[in-house]
Amino acid sequence: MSAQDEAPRLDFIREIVAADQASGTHQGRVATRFPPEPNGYLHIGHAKSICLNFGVARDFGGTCNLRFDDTNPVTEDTEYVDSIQEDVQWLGFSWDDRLYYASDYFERLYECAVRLIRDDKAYVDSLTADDIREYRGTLKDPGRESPYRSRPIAENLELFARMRAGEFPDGAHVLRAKIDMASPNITMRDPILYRVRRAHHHRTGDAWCLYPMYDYAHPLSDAFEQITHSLCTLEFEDHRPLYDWLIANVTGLPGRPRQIEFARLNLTYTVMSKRKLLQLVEDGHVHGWDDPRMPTLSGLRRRGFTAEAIRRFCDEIGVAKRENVIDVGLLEFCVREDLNARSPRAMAVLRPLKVVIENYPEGQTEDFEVASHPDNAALGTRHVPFGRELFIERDDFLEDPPKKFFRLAPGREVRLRGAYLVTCREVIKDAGGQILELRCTYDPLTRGGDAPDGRKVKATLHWVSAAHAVDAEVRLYDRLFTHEMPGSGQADFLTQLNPNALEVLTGCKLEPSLAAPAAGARFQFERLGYFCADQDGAASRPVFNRTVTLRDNRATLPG
RNA sequence: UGGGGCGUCGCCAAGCGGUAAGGCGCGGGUCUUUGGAACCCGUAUUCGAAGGUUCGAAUCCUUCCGCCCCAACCA
Repeated sequence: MSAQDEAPRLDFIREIVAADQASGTHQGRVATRFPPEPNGYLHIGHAKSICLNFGVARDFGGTCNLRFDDTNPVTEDTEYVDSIQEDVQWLGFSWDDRLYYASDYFERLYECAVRLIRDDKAYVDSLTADDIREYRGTLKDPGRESPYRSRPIAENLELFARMRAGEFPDGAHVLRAKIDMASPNITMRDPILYRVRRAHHHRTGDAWCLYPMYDYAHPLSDAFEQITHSLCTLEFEDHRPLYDWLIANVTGLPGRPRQIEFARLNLTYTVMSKRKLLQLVEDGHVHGWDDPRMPTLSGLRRRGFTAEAIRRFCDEIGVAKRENVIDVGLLEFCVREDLNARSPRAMAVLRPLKVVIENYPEGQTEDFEVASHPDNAALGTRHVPFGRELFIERDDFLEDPPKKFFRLAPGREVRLRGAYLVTCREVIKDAGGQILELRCTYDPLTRGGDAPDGRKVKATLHWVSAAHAVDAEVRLYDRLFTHEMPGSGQADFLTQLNPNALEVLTGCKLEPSLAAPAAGARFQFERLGYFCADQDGAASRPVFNRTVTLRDNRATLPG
């Protein structure tokens, strides 16, 4: 095996970076940045970008900056800048001391604009917004030059200064790059660089009433930070000529960044646009940005996802330019795999059905020491009490079981995990025929769950001692939408919300070791799935969120 | 008949002229005190289509077809 045989396959971006590094472009330096706009919470799509940007920096011995693209004060807020920092750190990445804000560059950006004006490469346009749109032309028809395009440099300089000084109302003037109104690329038809906006900025306050546009601020910010590879999503592909134009035409820039575009992440059964997520929060369809139904990092975290699982997911999906929709099943696979390895097991009965062991001595209690993980002794053991009265899962019993059902049924023997083999002797019902409880007998010789005579039992059930059970609330989560691609076609995504995405169960019975979990503590509830203690839980009454169910191979499930 | 992208298995994704990696999913099996986990097999004669170049094409050329993005003083 040669080294090449083992070389990791690089995505197209890492190939470019590797080639640049090998050829000495940027003196072999690699610098990326993650540039969120603080106008919403980060979601799993951002995780892809974070893993890419920080990952490329890590793989090539470079750096990755965190930069807030805060050029539009009307939609941005410090609540978002705080949550974004928390989420990036939680995901496991560090920007060290390289935390930047586009707003920190406002003065510098302004100076660059003045330089462009002096070089006759930008002008103040006084057309109305409507007229600017009108003059811009259409996809097929070229635009027309604004009558203000030929304004003398001196006049542009004076007007631009007065725009900054606050002498004009919003919308009165804009600064535009002087490029080409006939360009087939609409982005190049004298793009707007600055607009007058009397808005309070979350960081600069009222210092400015003139704010730069993304298309202008972004490439220059990249250059200021000497970013080498500026990674963004596909919709900015058309903007790259403008990016390059600015890098080439603004004099005195310290860096020559290169923009490379990749396809954003789409996931089935959810939405990823910040606009739609905001709407879900504001209209109360979910309980907040960190609602465990949300694809936000804070939602996934509260749901019980680990950062490792999300990073693994981002590795699995790859990076390319092809539009993609990832099956949410892959995300679930990644959490299960991670949680399976690390989660201590415990028993919890979600929908309790009482079981009385008739031949078990009244008042007796036993204590079983049970391993917390079947394949990892390092996770230790816990003590699980057993008694005459127990709870089992209601759907682990069927009075008239179909062929494939091999759990408890009248006359049938099953194992209670870690305890005994029990046989169902009698079904107690109320007047309406509702099953109230089961009468069973146990075989004292099967203590621990093994039958000395070697007889086999088809099923093992989880259970909780009634006398020791801890009552809990358990929140069952499912996919947020009923459609694979919400909002596709004519559909209004809100009409495709899954009404059963959250099911709240109360009166769930937990084994005592689960009585007072730390918020965020994760367990596998045996045979049910992975659960995470929610912050809403109190010491006396824990609340658990179901992260994901266990994989279930049962061909057909009755009822 | 404006411009920019993209089309390899159900979903992702390698492949970079030498004879279709891998993951998820799916099907089958072994094992099992979680119908979990683990393990083992199987799952594209074919790369959007058609022509062409070549000893040889998913990779090169031509044409065609399909999908996505762009006409915010949003990012």
